[in-house]
Amino acid sequence: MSRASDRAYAAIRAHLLSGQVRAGEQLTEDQLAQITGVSRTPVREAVRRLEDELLLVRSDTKRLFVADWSRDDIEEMFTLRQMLECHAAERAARRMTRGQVAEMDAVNRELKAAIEQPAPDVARFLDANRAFHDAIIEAAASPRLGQMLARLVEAPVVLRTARTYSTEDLRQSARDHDELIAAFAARDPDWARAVMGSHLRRAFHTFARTVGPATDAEDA
Amino acid sequence: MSRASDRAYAAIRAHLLSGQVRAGEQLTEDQLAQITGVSRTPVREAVRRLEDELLLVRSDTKRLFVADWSRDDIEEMFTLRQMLECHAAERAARRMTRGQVAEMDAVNRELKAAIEQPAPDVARFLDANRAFHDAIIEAAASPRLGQMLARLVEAPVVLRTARTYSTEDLRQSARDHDELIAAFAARDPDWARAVMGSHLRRAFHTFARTVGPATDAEDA
DNA sequence: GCGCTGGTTATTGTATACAAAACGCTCCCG
DNA sequence: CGGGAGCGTTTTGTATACAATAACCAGCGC
Repeated sequence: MSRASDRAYAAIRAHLLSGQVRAGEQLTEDQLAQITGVSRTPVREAVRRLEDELLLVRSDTKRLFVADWSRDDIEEMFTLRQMLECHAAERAARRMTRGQVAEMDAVNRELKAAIEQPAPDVARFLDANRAFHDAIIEAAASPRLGQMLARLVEAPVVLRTARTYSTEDLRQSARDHDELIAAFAARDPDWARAVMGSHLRRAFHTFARTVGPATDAEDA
Repeated sequence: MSRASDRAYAAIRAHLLSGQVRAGEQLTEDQLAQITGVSRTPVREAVRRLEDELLLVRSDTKRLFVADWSRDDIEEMFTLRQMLECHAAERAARRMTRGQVAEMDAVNRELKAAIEQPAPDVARFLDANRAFHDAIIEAAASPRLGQMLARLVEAPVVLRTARTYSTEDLRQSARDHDELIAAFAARDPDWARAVMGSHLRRAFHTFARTVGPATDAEDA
């Protein structure tokens, strides 16, 4: 990819994740150009990507702000993600080779290793977790599905960095992954879909605990 | 929206739909700038949007080409659209007001009027059809869902313009819409989902007839 | 005091010139 | 005759200057 716009993308993203900016705060392209050290042209390119991932939003008059998700927004994203990633798990179960299954097992061992330490290494866990889910999407062999999921998964990452995880939450994730691997090895699409569904729905509720209750009666 | 980049977007899109360009053909930003009458900067903005909608693609070395979909690509898009739009129909059924239902009925009457003529007015039909589906997405009140669907729906439009529709196909669509309206009026999410599912799946098969058989055994 | 109106500043949008990278061609060597 | 290196051309990427538009603020009329 292009040099400057990628650096700008990474730098702005890091800036957003660093917590130095508040949700809803206005940003200007000039500011970001200074921060990233490139001109406004590649910044605008990077900003477009970040808008796409919903990390930034524009007002009706094109002014730029840090995205601010409501509880309902987050639920919406989890729901969509669940729908798409269950589909991905189903397709993956039909297509995954033995080699791919073995690789996923290796990734999950790394994930467990990140947990089972005096203090679980959350960053390392999240990396392995992402690799695990990426492998499923890869095996699902549906480029547009992957593209859509990438967008949905990206956004909540910002919020996650602030969150504290209990060791038990992490262990439950690892167990879910083990069961997914078993479903893939058995080539059982229904099983894979079901496990993925509960895995993600639980993740939402774990997540929601830190955000607060729903604003209103909500449907699936 | 911005002036020049929007004009560029519309002009390029029209150019693609006009059939003057072959799938797989290379385009350059300069060409498009000449065609659209604006400079490369807004053209690049427009091209990004069209890439997003999968009407244009870039090679690994950033050269720009007219997208060329395989039969499997199209099936993938229809499958994803079905998944998302069934979900939208379900949500819409829970939320839609009487006024919105009445409006959808009006849209569908317009759609029928476009069909019941000596020669059905396909362009008018497609406009009404789009308005109908947009209304459902609107009623579903899920911005990200709408965003994702917009992208999926956009791409096949190119192919559709070339297609010939039988009057019976069009009438069946109108009947499906009537049943969807009934499901919304009854506030029955399951009914709405089911009708939408068959509506879109049939649309795929109608569509696929003109493209040819599947390349391989394929799953849902 | 309130709201409008004019002008001033801040911010985004566009054009253009230049830099970097990729392509294709030719020519040379085996 | 085939293949690869070098070089000119094409194409994309970036910087910068300028234009257009939106926000802000002050001052005026009511």
